[in-house]
Amino acid sequence: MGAPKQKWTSEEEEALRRGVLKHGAGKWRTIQKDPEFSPVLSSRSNIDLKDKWRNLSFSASGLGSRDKLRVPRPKAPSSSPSPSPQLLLLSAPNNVAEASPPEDCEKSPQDDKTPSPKYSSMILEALDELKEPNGSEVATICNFIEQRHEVQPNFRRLLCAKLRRLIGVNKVEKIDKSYKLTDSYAKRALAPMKDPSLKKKDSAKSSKAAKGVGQLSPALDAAEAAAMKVADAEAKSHLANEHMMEVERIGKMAEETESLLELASELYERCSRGEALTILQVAHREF
DNA sequence: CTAGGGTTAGGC
DNA sequence: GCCTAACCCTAG
Repeated sequence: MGAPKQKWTSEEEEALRRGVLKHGAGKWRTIQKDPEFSPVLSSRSNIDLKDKWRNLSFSASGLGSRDKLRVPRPKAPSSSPSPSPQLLLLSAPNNVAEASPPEDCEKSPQDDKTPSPKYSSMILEALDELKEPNGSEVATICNFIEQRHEVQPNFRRLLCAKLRRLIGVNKVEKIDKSYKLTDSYAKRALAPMKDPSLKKKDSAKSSKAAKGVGQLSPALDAAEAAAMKVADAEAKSHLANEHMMEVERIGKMAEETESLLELASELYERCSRGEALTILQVAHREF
């Protein structure tokens, strides 16, 4: 037990960033062997680099809360070594994502639902609604939650950690690769019509099938049906509303993307003309 | 060799 | 108690 955890030094982190800029993300072995970085990264394996980069990328978008400055992954690095990007080196040893320019501050914080880390309840809700007898896979749960809530890009990973926690407290059980609510927790939490232990007079809505069908007066029956329809309509309108908001949100994203594209073109043009720009100028649009 | 899921230690 | 960062394992 000599080295329980080896925290990354800023030099190592820096070398990694530069390595990624130079070789591209995914070329971990190459970066690790590059004579430029190998002295610094000698104690790190290529896997370490990968893991660290994963953390860096995620936390950059998660904690920044502003637009993420994720380093773009070069999709086709082989043929087209783009001329200018070196000028944008975000490798300054000091903070990079720290510069908070007075730009749009009211765009992204579109808290639709629950941006707060109440992931546990979201997961429980998902498992509850999915009701898959054999459990739900992580991907399924992830999709489900993403549809109802805004989640951060690293949500999937958080989800795994979270699921483990829930297993630890016996709220969730793992079946092969899938997860589901434990029986005990499901009963306690949703105490629905199927639970025999509590025979409370269920609300009019759900008791239809379970209760004696022949007993109720036709009027009550009709009222019941009407109530259900109202509830249904309400649910649908709620859904529609949600979709509207989603559309709106996507629209805003498109807007942002467009302006970013504009910015990029501008930068590219300037840089190809030989103008040198500092990251600070870029951040403040002073160019 | 890389990507991604999973595990665990440490910090708040 | 929860979250994150570092570490581990394995499929492709």
